[in-house]
Amino acid sequence: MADMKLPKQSENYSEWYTQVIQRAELADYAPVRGCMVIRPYGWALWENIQKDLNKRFKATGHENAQFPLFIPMSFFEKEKEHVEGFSPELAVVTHGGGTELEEPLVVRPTSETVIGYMYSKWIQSWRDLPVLINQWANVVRWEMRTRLFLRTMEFFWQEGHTAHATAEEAEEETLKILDVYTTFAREIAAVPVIPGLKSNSEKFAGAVRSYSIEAMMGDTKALQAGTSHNLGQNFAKAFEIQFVDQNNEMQHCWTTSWGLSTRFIGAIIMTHGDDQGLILPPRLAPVQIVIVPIFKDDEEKARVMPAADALRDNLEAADLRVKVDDRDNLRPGFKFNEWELRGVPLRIEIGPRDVESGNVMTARRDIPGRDGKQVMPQANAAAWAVDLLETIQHALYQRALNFRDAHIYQPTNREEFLKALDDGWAYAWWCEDTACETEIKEQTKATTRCIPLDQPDGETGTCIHCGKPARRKVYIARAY
RNA sequence: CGGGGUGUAGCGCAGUUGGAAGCGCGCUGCGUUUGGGACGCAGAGGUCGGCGGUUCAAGUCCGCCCACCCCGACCA
Repeated sequence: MADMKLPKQSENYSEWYTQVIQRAELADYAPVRGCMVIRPYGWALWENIQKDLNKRFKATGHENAQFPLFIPMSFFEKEKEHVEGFSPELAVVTHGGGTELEEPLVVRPTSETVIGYMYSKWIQSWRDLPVLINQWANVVRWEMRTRLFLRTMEFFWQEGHTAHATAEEAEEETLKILDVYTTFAREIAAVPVIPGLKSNSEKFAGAVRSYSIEAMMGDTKALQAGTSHNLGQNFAKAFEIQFVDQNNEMQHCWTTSWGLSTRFIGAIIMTHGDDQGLILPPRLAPVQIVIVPIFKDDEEKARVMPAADALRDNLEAADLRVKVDDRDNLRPGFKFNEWELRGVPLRIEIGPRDVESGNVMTARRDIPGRDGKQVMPQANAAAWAVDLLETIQHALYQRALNFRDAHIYQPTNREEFLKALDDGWAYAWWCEDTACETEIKEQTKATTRCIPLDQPDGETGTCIHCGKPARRKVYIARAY
């Protein structure tokens, strides 16, 4: 790197974002436009996300399976809104084995259609329901403009697909998953999110209702960080997913789908990062603690390294993810900066002085400089390290929450509304009319993010944009 | 797809009027260093994005193409 320093967030946020990802070795650009390579450090982060979500999906009765990458083109024509929504961004395979295919194959942009087809074969009776399946997969959408993690042509995600006997059950499932995402975001990723309902124009192509969790990034733009859709009977009718109920009557299933993608990594980066680089939440960080040994000659090295290794063993025994940076061609100062760039939540420095005293120096990533440093005893290292990581985890959430709430406004007139959109989000009454929403977007470049599940009790108001009566409040913001 | 920008060593860039391809960082080796981004010495590394044209001579001038980045329209 020619320039050691990262661009400042306040000067060029998107440049900061692009550079921090590459320098921290989360990801790199691939030779194909709009595609990225997720490097080992980035993939390790994704694996930690997977691990936690998988646990939650299984705890709520879901099983993993794998459906094919290729989907017959004709499948997409069966659901009207779905084809309209997705056809502009389909990647289509027309040739295989040197000859033109009879029917083109779509590289899956999402799997409702194939899974619907399979469900129609598997489901006969009410006794077969519910079907609760998730798959971890890559999908492809031909995007015009791409950005690392946030929007790439190929991305990784999990997509859950469920089938139920009643509308109520399907809605319950949709909200249950929304709650899983909310809890995961808040507690594991330390990303404050607002769960809510998508407007009609923002909902998934083919859904009856879409819900999302919305997060505020460091530049105050909104990011949809996960979605959960109630598909009603739309796909069941298109793919004839039917069952015989307890009265021996044929019924269409009620289905749902829900997904959270590698985009979430973008949310983590932009929620917690600072001018020094990434800050990863301890519960997801691939490396939670980096130990930097300090020595100036072989004699000191011989005393320090065993202490550093012993400390690592100690911490690892407590299930902490620890790395000893034993590279001897780099000075400590360089390593400090590098691990800060890579977002490791806690650093431990151990040198000859510490070996003597039985202490170590610790440095919190979330509190830069001297203020975040603290001397700790080598004894009971695991206990205080676990503690300190938890403290950092909560501090990150609290800081992000404070930032977000400081940038949410409740405008009551047009002037306040426009001001709010320039410095964050507007939380305001809205008439829920699509034409009104389009106008807002044309005039302000902001869109409705979600109608939060939590609404003021029994109140009503007038639409912030058009003044018509409004039943519910909505978040409006510029978004990624 | 529209607007803007950039393609020269791994990265960041300079390259004048057309006349011997350079600088910084990184990389390799050796030595000295090491508690907040070390230093010295010696090295390696190039299809100047591609194709064509003008010219005695092209990184430089002309034409076409390609790629990537940024900003807009579409999207997880």
